[in-house]
Amino acid sequence: MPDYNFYDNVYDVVRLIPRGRVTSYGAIAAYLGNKGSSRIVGYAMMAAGTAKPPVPAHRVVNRQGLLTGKFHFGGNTMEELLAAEGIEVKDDKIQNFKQLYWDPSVELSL
DNA sequence: TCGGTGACTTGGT
DNA sequence: CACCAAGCCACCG
Repeated sequence: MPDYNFYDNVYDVVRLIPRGRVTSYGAIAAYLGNKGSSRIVGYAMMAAGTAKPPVPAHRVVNRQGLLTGKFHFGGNTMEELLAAEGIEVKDDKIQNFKQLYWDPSVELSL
């Protein structure tokens, strides 16, 4: 068994997120089998900025569709990236989040 | 081995 | 609707 680091696992899932879609930290944690590790997912995302290949962390938001980690991107970078994918953001919150929501435990389990 | 840390989540006031 | 508190767990030094 490969060195299954939670971080690497998280990165893989995030890279699988289709363009124009978003998911939540908890969903990823749940997909990995560690529902309680939702915080760890966010923590991993912080390091995602230095990870290679780069991880589309801008597609990962909290349960409310709120861009909690936009500040870590450095300003409005996160919002810009989302807008570039056709995702509408207002007040650091994703509109029609319910529609754009992409659940790995559902999409990847097909 | 232990403690600090956090881009979360839920529930209560 | 807004804020506070507690539970949760992997990574790092």
